Amino acid sequence: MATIHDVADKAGVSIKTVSRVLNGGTEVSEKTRTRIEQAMRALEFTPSAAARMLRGRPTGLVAVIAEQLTTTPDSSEIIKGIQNICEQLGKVLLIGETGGHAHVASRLVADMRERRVEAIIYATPFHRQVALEPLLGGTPIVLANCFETPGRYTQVIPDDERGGHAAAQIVLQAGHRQIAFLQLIPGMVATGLRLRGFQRALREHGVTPNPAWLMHGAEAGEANEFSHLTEAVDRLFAGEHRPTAVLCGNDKMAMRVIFMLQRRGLRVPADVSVVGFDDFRLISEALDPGLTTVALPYREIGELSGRQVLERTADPAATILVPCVPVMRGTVGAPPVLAGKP
Amino acid sequence: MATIHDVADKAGVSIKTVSRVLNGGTEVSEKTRTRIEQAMRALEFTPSAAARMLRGRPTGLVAVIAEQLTTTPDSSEIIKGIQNICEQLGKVLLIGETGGHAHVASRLVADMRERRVEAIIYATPFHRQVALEPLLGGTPIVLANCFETPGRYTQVIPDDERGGHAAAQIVLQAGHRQIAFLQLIPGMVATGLRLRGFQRALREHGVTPNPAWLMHGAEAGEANEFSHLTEAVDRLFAGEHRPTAVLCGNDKMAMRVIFMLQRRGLRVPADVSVVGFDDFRLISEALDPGLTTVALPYREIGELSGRQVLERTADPAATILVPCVPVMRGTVGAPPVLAGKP
DNA sequence: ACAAATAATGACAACGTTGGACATTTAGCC
DNA sequence: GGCTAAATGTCCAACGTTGTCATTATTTGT
Repeated sequence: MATIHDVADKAGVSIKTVSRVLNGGTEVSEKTRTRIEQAMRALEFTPSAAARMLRGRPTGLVAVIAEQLTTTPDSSEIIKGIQNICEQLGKVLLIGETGGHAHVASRLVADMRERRVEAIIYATPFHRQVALEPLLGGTPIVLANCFETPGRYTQVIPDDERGGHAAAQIVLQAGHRQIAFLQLIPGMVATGLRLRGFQRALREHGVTPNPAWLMHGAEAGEANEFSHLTEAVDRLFAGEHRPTAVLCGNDKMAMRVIFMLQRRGLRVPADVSVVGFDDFRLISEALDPGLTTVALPYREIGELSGRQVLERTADPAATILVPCVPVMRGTVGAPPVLAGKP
Repeated sequence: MATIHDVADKAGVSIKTVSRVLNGGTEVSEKTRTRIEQAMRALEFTPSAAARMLRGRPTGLVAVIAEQLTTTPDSSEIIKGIQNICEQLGKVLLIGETGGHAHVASRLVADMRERRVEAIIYATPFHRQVALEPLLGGTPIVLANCFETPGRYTQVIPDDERGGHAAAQIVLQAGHRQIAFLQLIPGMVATGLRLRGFQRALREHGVTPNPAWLMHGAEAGEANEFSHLTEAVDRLFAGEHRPTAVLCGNDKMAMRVIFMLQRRGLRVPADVSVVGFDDFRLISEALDPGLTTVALPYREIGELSGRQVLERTADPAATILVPCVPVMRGTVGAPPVLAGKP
């Protein structure tokens, strides 16, 4: 690999002059500059980032340490958001995947620090608490889509409470009072927060939630992922007293629920309104009518994380809540006139 | 940032010994080693990758230059595949996104070469031809999901011809003879190849394709993306002579088609069989019955690209076709007994 | 034409690490 | 106490680049 010395030799100048062409570019005569540039092309010279780094230049590197590089759009969208910011600021992304193993995470962090990245963003595929063993060293860190003990790191997470509130709000404002909520699996951070938001919205509208209509889904990928859901819908629509709106923990569940309803001869949204969560376009836009849902702001989480860690504007231990915005499509309508009320 | 000198001072040894601990690790007594390791921790010492690189060590860096970091699983899956291999081989991924601009691509390539990446993988979100301006320099390059003029680069692409063949084969073997093919938009590489495979399969079974049943879809995201499809299905099922099986250019189209069929009172697969393409799990597994489809092997494309470029086993200008494998779920059945035959 | 001022270029150390070729110290053993 | 082997130290060079300062070439003013 050609070095600055080779170029200098070839162009018949000193290495310093080549260096000047490479950098400031000032104070070099037109004549020698072109001669040097020719030599560089001829030798396919590419300056060594390592040598520059050694001289103390910033590396222009940003690390993303993801727990999973998943198929579902979440992590990918976070990374896309980070990439957008990096592109703007001329940084390059370094990616590592932990697979959820703490020791892989520390190995990766160590590696990234050796490479002198300017910032590290730790991203999880879903909103959850993490316990990062104190990651030694001064590299700025931001948590994306996850959080630690408050006050330790800057963290950017979705506002699931308001997301739950928004989902409920959509159907409440359409006039629904008989509202079922097929939640995500118990124990997830999002599950609890959204439930709180849901309950708050109902309270604000003077509606008492029916505890029998608060159900939980099963883990994605589990054998009973869908059978569980089938049972839930069966129970929901078995008796006389039925909900007129069903809120779902994610778009996949919503899609599945819509199928089940249609199979029972119920029309969406004429007979039952359905709301998803996530806004996975692949689903929400492809359904007919399009799925009304609440968007999880993964892209924004990525962008904000990038901004936070690179521009270092705010409090270095702030928790930033990114709003989950409702996306109105076609699966919510007014409740059927004669239904629901006992 | 602490250097090896600081550590040596703190531990009361020479830098050479510290270096020995850092590398070979041999020939250092247990006592001094622990003393040095303590000092390193105390000082939060992290060796400078730059200095090591400068000494000629390989960087352990692999570049992925993607045209788009998309929401749909394709690019993400390719990257995931590459990451898997990198993980295995102890490499770290550097990611750049061109947005489809040639000048951004060359800027990125230059940047990656400055950083002395060991390999570059150029990935596109769909199977297509690319025209890379001769990317100077000896860094090994592999094209993932795209191809150049043959003989220039190693390239790893899906075998869309056999994918089309496989899709047709699924319904042919189930006994169908009246087969419609709702293709992707014209002009795409995949469109032409799959059509060829489709025709080959029909020929092998002695079936003459009905030209009126070979239709094209519209660009994703276009306003008429779905209306176009609606018209196609309308035309397909308007007359007496109807197909008993519909092959679709992707899972999204297939999902949409299934809705339309159900709305017409046609049951899938009892009345009409439907086959998708892509195997986007988010769709294919969430439908009920699950979507029978042909998987686009993005993960494998990523893994093979990584292997190719890092292990350098094969011909450095080979074109590697990755098979598209059929995934049998529930949307294909035997053709209805009294249908189809005129 | 000659000094003075300015523009262009060059010499050399430094960045943090590793490697080589030794010299020196320490510990282990009879 | 002398011998060997293991552990550690010294010193210097090298990797490719840039910053500091010195030097040379060119232009300008008179």
